[in-house]
Amino acid sequence: MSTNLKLSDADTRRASIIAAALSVFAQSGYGSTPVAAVAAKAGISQAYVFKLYPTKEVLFVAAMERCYEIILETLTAAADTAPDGSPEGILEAMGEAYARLIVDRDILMIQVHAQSAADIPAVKAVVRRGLATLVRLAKARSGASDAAVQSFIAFGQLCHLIVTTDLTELNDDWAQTLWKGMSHY
Amino acid sequence: MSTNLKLSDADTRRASIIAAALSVFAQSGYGSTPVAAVAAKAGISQAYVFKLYPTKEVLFVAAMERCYEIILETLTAAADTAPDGSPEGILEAMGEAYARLIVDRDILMIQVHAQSAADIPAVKAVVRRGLATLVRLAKARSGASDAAVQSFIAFGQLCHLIVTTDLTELNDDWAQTLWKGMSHY
DNA sequence: CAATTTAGTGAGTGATTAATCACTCAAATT
DNA sequence: AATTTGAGTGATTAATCACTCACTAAATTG
Repeated sequence: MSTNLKLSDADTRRASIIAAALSVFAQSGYGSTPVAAVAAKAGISQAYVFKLYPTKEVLFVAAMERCYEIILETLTAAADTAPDGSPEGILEAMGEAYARLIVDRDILMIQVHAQSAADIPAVKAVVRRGLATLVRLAKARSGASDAAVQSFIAFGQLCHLIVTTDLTELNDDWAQTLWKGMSHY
Repeated sequence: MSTNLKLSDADTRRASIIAAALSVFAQSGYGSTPVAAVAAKAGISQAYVFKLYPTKEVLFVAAMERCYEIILETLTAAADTAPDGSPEGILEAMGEAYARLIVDRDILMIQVHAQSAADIPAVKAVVRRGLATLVRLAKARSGASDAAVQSFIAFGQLCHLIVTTDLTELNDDWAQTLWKGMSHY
């Protein structure tokens, strides 16, 4: 076909493939997104996606890993820049950083879809690992109590529910009940 | 084929189909479970499933609706039989009832998969409706504050995460952090 | 009993999709 | 200049899957 002016090496391609995978899987989940959609988004052939990632499962897991990587980086940075040094203050700063992170939805939706695909052992394993790192980070950097960290995660999950169902569009009282106080999301 | 001794009428069939759908969709989610699997579980032909439920989407939504129906029944009953009449006591009783309900996982997993499939408008609508009824019930029957009800839902979501990743199998400290105090689950 | 309605299926069909293969082309190496 | 290597694709394959249709057996009705 037409001459390709700029060739990327495999590692650059890998990066653009998982960027595409992150966004495409976030939209339709594991079972409902064809690998062809990832290839199209990345602007390369499906065949080459399969050359760099041998199965759809491997590709999805790679996207998940990138997702947790981003979350961890963001929360680590937030913990460092927390104005208030108190445990609750640091946890609060992490929560706000997470809120800002998930405005684009992809990071959030990948987690939702991963939970749904957790019957695949590799997926379950990565969710567990991501969660482990996240909990340990929150605990170590904030010094907050177990109960506070548990609550931190619980409200993160509530946030996922709110976003997937677009509850913020609704003015009903019940929706406000779930939404209230999570204003930064 | 062989003579069928006992024929059920359509409504009975419908009931057994959604019972099968509930269990099969709970295992592999919307995108990854073929309708043939539902038919097999119900012990009837795929063609007849499609006669009673015109599309896979309609079938899934029907299973979701049954799921919320069961949750609502259970929580309503729990609110009635709460020993302590205080708002927190009633909410606690509802939480425990929910915990007992989801030991079989199907009710829980359908919700997780529904959240993942919420880009389908009908699915999103039913999740919203189920959530609305649940929040209103919790509020009306317990009389608890908005914050308490919000927390009730948030910890329900945390519970979903714990179950999908089988965190109870793990003895690690971080897993205990998430798990602690939710002992009835 | 004849006619009609209801429950139910076997055998497809067309579309989609995960994965493979046989290639091409350009750049680096010898 | 000849050879190897690495990036990349078009075409295909084998399987799966949502959905349809022509049909039969049984129950119901008149």
